[in-house]
Amino acid sequence: MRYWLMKTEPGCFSIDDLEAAPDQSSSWDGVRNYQARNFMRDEMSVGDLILFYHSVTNPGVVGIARVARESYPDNTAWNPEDRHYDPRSPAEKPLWFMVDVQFVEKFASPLPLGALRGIKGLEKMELLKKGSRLSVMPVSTEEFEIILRLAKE
DNA sequence: GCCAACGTTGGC
DNA sequence: GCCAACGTTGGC
Repeated sequence: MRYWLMKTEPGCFSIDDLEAAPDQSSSWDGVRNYQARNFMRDEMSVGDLILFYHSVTNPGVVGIARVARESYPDNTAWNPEDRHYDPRSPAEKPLWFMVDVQFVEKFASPLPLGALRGIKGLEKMELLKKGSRLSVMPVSTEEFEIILRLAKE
């Protein structure tokens, strides 16, 4: 089992939205970055745990989710009305993929991005690198445990 | 709202 | 293959 971090803008899809969704689960659609796609398509397994991260507005880790379904084609690419429409990704030869995620827990209080900086053991986190824009990224077991511990303090 | 950093596109 | 231009991300 592996650990991940997934970013979302809360104005677009928040952890509350996930908790309120049917079965508390949702597809993670709209990813249009090859590196992020590859992580979802090739490396995520059902049961992997995800740090749920809100960007832009009060950036920070706000809870935990779990991979509920392995990757399958992102059908938002097929809908011309959708803002993630991409004619280069037809159903017969999809370019973009998504996984389903399920709500696990929402932290009692969010763990702000700023609180992660300077923490021993998190120095190498992709999230904390200057200019990092990756929206789906792997997290080491140690990093996951440190963050979980900080969130429970 | 600003702007630095990034990924992608397309002309050459 | 190079690289300038562009659109987007995301912290502040």
